[in-house]
Amino acid sequence: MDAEIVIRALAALAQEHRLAAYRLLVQAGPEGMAAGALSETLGVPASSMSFHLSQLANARLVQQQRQSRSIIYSADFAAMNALMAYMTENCCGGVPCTADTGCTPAAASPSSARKDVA
Amino acid sequence: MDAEIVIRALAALAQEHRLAAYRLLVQAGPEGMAAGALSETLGVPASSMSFHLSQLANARLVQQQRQSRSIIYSADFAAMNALMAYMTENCCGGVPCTADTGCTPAAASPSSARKDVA
DNA sequence: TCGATATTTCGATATTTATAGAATTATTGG
DNA sequence: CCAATAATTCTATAAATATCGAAATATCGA
Repeated sequence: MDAEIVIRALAALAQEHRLAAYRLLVQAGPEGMAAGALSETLGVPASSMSFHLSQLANARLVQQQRQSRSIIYSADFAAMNALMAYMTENCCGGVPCTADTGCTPAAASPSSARKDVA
Repeated sequence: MDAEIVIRALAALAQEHRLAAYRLLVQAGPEGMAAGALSETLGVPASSMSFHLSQLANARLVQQQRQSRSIIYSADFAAMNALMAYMTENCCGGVPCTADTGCTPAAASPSSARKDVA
């Protein structure tokens, strides 16, 4: 994964409606959701939703697949995992990440509070 | 972590220079790097770098701390972990995530062996 | 206090992005 | 083929963001 696609993915997620849509798709799992269902659930006009979905697709975060008249979108989990890996790559310069540094990807629970770092 | 701060964090990372700066800070570990060092390493004017660093700080992705004339920035790993957790929350609607669905958050661990994580 | 260093704030400009109605394209059922 | 449905592309406008030089703000050493 190169910087360019990573930036596109992050930019795609950095928007209220797209983040919400992406999360709905994550929760929907492999079955995905139709564009219209997303549009209606989120209260976003169809043309706007389409614009947002194309950003997500362009960033490879979601896949699309026609099913009759609908177009079903689904989250690409591999892309998300690659994104996370990219951002924490070579964490702490190779020094083993201890709980002390806090640099333990995915080890910390979301709310672990760590205040002062030397 | 609420949607608002998540979007700010994603937007902060969705920019060439800021993503590069953040990655340098991740690699630098708890010791961090001075604003000037980041500016010079990335070939970005000081005023621009300052603008970008304030975006990262505003999103709580980095911390800053004055050390004599320099201001040392360092990555906040807890914030990054929270970010990832938010995006994969309630993945597949609670159905156990198998390798088949690909929906296994944090399956890729950058540099350290993962002990058993719940 | 003065001069040098490190960084941030200001200001003006250029670029990118979001929005949503209208028109267009694709698919299905009768 | 036609009407209905589902989605996308087009178009215009509004809003947010990036850029970087110049000026301002801290801090230090002599």
